[in-house]
Amino acid sequence: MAEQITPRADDYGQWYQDVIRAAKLAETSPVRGSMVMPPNGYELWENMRDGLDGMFKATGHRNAYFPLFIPKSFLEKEAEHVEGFAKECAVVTHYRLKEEGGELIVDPDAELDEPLVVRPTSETIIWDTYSRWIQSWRDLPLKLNQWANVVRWEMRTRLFLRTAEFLWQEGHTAHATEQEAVDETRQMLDVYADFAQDWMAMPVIRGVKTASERFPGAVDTYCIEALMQDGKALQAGTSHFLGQNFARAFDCTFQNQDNEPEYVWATSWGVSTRLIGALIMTHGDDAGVIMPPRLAPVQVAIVPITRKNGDNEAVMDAARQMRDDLVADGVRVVLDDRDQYRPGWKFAQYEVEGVPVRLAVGPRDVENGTAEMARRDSGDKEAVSQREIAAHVRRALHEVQQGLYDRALAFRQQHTHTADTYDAFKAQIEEGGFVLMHWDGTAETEAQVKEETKATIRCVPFPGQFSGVDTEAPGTDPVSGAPSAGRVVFARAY
RNA sequence: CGGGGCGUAGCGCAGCUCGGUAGCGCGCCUGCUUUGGGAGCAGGAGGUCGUGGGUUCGAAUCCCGCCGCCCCGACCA
Repeated sequence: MAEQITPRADDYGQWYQDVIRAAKLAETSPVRGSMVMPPNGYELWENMRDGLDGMFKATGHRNAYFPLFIPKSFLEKEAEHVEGFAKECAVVTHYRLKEEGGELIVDPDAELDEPLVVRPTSETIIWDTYSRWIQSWRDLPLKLNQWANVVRWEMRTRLFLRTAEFLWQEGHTAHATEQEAVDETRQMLDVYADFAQDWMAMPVIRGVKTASERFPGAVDTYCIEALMQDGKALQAGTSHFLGQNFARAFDCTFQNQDNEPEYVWATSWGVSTRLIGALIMTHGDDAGVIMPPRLAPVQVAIVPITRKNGDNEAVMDAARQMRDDLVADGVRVVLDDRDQYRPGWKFAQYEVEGVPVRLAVGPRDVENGTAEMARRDSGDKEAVSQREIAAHVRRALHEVQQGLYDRALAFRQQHTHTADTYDAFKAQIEEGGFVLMHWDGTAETEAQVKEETKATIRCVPFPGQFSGVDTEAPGTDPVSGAPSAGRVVFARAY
């Protein structure tokens, strides 16, 4: 029997888990909060990684690798950074096990002189390194990225959205001037926003975090925020302007052109496997996940329909010819010739896994020189010519990519509202979605709203992102009655 | 850390109240018939019932301890 997927309307959280399991994107593992990623999930991540990596390189970054283990003392050097991460660090204190009474125990004689922290993020080890690499203004800018795993011992975990170990990239750059570092921070935020929109087909809001939501150790944290189908917001990527905080903590200076020592200006930015969770909750439906074609591990599945007494060779020949044509055209395609599953089973399974375009070819099609092409997003089917299959598939993939984006954008627009009174705000927050409301800029008001409504300020948005709403226009904070410089984006968030 | 739930075959579960030597569905293996939307029949393999102790002639079942996982909150990407 089929994998059961709970309808979204019944229980969105359960739907999310069901979809991940049924589409074989991830599984829980024996260790709390850590996940196994089967090929369906990992290939999706690989495609995200490749897309982003190309964009990083196009903006002048190079990849490097820094160690998993960080001396505990490094984490003590930046006060806010310690404060932010100390509570969720995995720590290695020993380097050997031994057998005692038939079981393995930690050898008490093998204690490390200094405990090692499993990186929750790599600012400290990287800035320790940078302090040795950077001597002169000629060494700047230094723009590196690393693809890595990090560990944060979270209290409560959720597949992809918050796992104890996750895969991510972290960019770390060093600059001679404040302006250059700020420009870098903003540029990388734009890279993330472009990636979300052009690759993931996921519209995002760009903005800056309030002080209370800022990255530990950052001067400013910029972010992209997406809206999930259940009306909750998800922080999908962050780009931090770190000022000279880490340079000071790790004594990283350079000599400027006037032969004077100066502290280096820094940025860091990252996105993680959380993006997979964002993708699932942006596009999925009650039948399963829907992969945006640009990222889909399998873009096209070809299902041959054979018959006991039919001319199966002709069907298979047609299927193989289409596969070859599509491969030649650079399409990621599988020809599913497994005979232990019937066509209906395969149709259902590819829908669960979110393959954007499906082709079916049977005896009738062979006669007509056609194939049945079905779109995952709309369910639309049409008969297309086998001979021009590559062109038809290209068009369909493009339409699915665009269709997913349009649908997600329309959803976000329908679930974005303004509120001018606190009561209206509370009602709107209960409905879900983004709520644009004036804010007096104080942490007190922000905390009060969070306490009373569970909504947080997702960001202070950049101008011009909401049609018909000028978020820059001054007004009055309806919560405190104090003057406000503009509207900010509130939502309940993951 | 608070609240709730659950550990029995690969997966999902029943059996436990009322102790008597373990069962169902899916999956898996073999064969035959099937194949244009999650096939049918027949046969078959597979389990120290999370773990340690206790009660008992006898424990998946009763009692005590421990471990783990999931969900909801607080905290966080």
